[in-house]
Amino acid sequence: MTGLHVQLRQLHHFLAVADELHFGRAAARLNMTQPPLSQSIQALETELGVQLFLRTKRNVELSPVGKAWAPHARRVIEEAAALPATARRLARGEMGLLRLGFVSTADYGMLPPAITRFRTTHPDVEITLREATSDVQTEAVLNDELDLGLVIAPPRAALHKALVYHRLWREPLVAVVPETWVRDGRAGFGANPLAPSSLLAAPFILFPRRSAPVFHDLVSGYFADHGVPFSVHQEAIQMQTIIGLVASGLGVSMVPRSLTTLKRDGAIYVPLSGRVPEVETGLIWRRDNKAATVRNFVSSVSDLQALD
Amino acid sequence: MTGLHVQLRQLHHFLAVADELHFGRAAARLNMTQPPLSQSIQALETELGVQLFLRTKRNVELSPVGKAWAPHARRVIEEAAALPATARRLARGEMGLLRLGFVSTADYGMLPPAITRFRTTHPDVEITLREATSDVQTEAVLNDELDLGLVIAPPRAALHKALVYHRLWREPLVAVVPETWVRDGRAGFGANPLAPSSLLAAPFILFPRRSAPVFHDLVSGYFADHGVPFSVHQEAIQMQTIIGLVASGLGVSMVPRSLTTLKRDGAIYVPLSGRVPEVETGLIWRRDNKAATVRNFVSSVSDLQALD
DNA sequence: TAAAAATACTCCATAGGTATTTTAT
DNA sequence: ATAAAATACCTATGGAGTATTTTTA
Repeated sequence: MTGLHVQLRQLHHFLAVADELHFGRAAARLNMTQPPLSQSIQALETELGVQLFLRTKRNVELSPVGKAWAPHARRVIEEAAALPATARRLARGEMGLLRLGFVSTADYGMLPPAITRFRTTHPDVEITLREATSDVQTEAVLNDELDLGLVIAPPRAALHKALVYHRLWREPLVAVVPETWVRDGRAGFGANPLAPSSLLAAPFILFPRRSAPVFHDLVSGYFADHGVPFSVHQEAIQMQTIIGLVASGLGVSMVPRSLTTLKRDGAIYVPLSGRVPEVETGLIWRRDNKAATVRNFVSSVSDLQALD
Repeated sequence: MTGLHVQLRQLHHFLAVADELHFGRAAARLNMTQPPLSQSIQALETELGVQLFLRTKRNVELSPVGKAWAPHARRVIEEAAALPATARRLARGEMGLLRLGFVSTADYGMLPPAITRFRTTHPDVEITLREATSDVQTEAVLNDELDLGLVIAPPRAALHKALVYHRLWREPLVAVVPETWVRDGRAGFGANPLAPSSLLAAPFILFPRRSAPVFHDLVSGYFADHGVPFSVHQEAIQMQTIIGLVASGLGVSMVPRSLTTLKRDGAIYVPLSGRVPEVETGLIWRRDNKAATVRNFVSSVSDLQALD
C-alpha cells in the first residue's frame, strides 16, 4: 500500500483515462508521459483491490466497476475543485451563515426591507432569524450564539466593551388606544395629539422592566417629564399581545411609530403631545467578530437607510 | 502556488488543526512534527488567499472563514475516504445499477418475488425495470441498453453468440375464455380440460407474430399438433389487453399459467387437454458482461427457484 | 510491423524531519 | 522562564521522465 488514502491526483488520472480510453492521449491531456500514468492507474487498482480497466495492448475499456465508480470519483474531484472558490466566497461574505436577532418592534419597521435587500445581493448567505428582547440579544451576541443583534439603543455607558453599536434609525413613540376613544371624542385622527395626562385615563400596558429596561424607562421618563404620576397596570411581553389588549378595550399603551403598519380592529394609533420620546434602534455585534457576512449586512442596511 | 489544486493531505492537516486548535497536538495526531504542519497550513492559506486561523504565538483559533469552510473540507475528506469501499462494494455487486428487462407475462409470475428477494439482499443496488417483448430485450441487451433480459426462451439455435441464456422456469399454457362459457356448460372448473377444437369456437386473440414469435409459434404449434385449423382474429400487444378482450366476450386466448393470478371479472382460466405446450422463461445477458450485479441477480433468482 | 501498454531505470520536487529562533504570557 | 509557533536547513520518498521491451491486431 503506497499511501493510506486515494489521492486526488490518482482520481484525475483515472478520469482522464476513463474519458480517453487511451493511456497515451490521457497522459498528454494530463501534461505527463504515458509510463507514469500506467503506473499510477496500476497503483490505484492495487490499492482498491479492484480492476478499473479491461486492457489489452491494443484496446482499453472501462470495467463494469470502473464505469460505476467514475461518477463517484468525478463528484469528489469536483467538490475538491470547488473548495478554493468556496473559501474565497466565504471570505468575501458572499456565502455563509448569518445569525440575526431582532426586537419584535423591528419586525414592523426596518427588518423586512433590510432582509429582502440583503437576500437579493447575497443570495447564498443563509440567514437565521431569532426574535428576542435587546437584553437577551446582547447576552447571545456576547456568547457567540448570534452574530448580529437588532436592538433598542442601549445608553452609551451601558454598552459592553466587547460590543460595537451601530445606530440605524430613530422614531417617536405614539399612543395606542381603543377605537372607542375616537367616538367618545377623547382622541381624534391626525393633528390632534394626545396629552400624557389624557392617555392615563385608562390602565397602562407595557413590557416588564426586566425584559426591556431601555424602552420602559423611555415611557416612564415621558410621564415624569410632564409631572404625571405613572404606573403600569398590565404587563405583556409581545407587541402583538399589547395591541390585542388595547383592541379589547383593556387599556392603553405607547409603541414606536413604525408599529402603525400593524393594523388591528379595535385599536388606533394617535400622536402624543409634549416632549415626545424617541426610540433608537441599531445593530450590535462583537468587536472581535471579523466575519464578512456581518460587515456586509451592516453596510447593506446602512445603504438602505441612506436611500430613504 | 505549489500545485494547481488543494490536496487531500492539506485538508487533513487543516481539519486536525481546526480540531485541536494547537499545531503541536495536531501534528502528533497526524504522525508528523510541528514545523512542516505549520508550513502546510501556510501554503494552504496562500493558495486560497484566505486566512484560516487567527494565531498568536500562544493561541490558535479558527477565523470566521476557517470555521465556515471546515464543514466543506470535511465533506470532501469523507467522500474521498469512502471511495475505496465504494469501489469494493461495486466490485462485489453490493452497490450499483441493474437495468432489467422483462416480458409482461413475468410480471404475474416470478418477477415480483425475484425483485423482492434481490432487493432485501442487495438494498443498495438500484434496479431499473423496463417491460418489453423478448425480441426487443434481446436487441437492448446486445446494444448494452439493458444488463439483463427476462425473456421467453429462444430456440437454442436462435440465441445470439454474444449472449448467455439461463433457464429459469417452465409452465404450461392455459385457455382464457369468457366466464359465460361456464354457465353455458362449454367449460367447467378444475378437472375439466378444454380440447383445442372446443377452444376455437370463438375468435382467437394473440400477440402479433412479429412481436413475440416464440410464443406465437408455441400456440399455433399446439393446434397444428392436434390437426385443428387455426388463425388469429384479433391481435393485441399487452397481456392485460388480451384478458380484457376475453372478459368482454370478444374471443378466447391462451396464456402462461402464472397469468391466473391476474383475476378479471368476465374472464376465466381453464386447463387445456392434449399435448399442452409449455412456455419457458429465462434470463439473457451479454457473455462479456462481467458486472457483479448481473452475476448476483442470476444466482439470487436461481436460489429462489431452488426454494420452490 | 506498427501501435500501444508494460517494464526498468533515473532524477528531482517536495513532504516531512531536525535544529534553532522568535514571541507572548 | 516557558510554551508554542515560525524560520532555516536537510533528507528521502515517490511522482514523473527517458529508454526499452512486450504484445496483438
